[in-house]
Amino acid sequence: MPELPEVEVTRLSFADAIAGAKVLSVRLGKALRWPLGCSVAHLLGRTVLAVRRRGKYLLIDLDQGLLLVHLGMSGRLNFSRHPSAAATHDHFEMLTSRGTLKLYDPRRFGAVVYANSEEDPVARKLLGKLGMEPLSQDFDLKQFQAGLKRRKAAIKQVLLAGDLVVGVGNIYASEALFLASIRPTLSAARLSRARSAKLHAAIGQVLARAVARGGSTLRDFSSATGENGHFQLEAMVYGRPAQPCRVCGTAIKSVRQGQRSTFYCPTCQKA
DNA sequence: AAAAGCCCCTGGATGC
DNA sequence: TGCATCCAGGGGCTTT
Repeated sequence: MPELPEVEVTRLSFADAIAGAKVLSVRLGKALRWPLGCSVAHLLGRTVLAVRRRGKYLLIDLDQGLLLVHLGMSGRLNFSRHPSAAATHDHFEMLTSRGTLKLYDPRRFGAVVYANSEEDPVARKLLGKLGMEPLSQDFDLKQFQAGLKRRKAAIKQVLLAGDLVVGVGNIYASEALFLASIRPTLSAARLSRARSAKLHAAIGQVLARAVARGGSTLRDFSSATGENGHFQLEAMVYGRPAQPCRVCGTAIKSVRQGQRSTFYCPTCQKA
């Protein structure tokens, strides 16, 4: 479900409200992708300092250690003073002095992992190979171009891989490539300087726009306060196979790349 | 080093 | 109505 915009929207929706909260109790449901990595007792009495984001991970800083939260494909966080009773797929529930944080995740590809610090091997394994943050100053054009030059794989898959730039998932990869008029199947290394610069800009543009629109709610995404996103209404190609391109009217094509669907306009994205 | 495939898991949509 | 099949916002791990 969640790409950078959905994760960031989630973060923004509860970061201030949970800051300063004391952890009162923690309940675990069925196993998520990885074990929590510490005892529940270790979390009790901790204070939540802040909530940050790195790629598609949320980092919940505690006065001692931090929790790495990933939403996987179907995860949603909810933070509420008066939470409803635990639902079938609530697999992590943390009661605090400011409210209850729940991770609802039917497919259980998500995770909540404790680490002593970001330098902890547990954290390094998950965060260590992540690429540049596309919405920060750190998203350097030269580095982006140099990274593309050494990859012969299809540009769409290089974007998804996350080791060059983070946070771009299946929706926004297709959307950014449309904005930049680049065919998703083109080898990354074959992009000209001008076109990779255009893509660099398009990535920042589409992600920022999606955050502003509250993310994309395709079936069930909502922020930690239950708000739906609206970016899906302005998607140019994602999820629109055989429908007319909003620019030129050509039927949008759908292809398979690395067992994921890719959408593009064969006219606007000639190569 | 980079690329391609394989999984993990549940549920909704579609087709017979 | 029932059942089989396919598909879904991710990404770590293993194999080429």
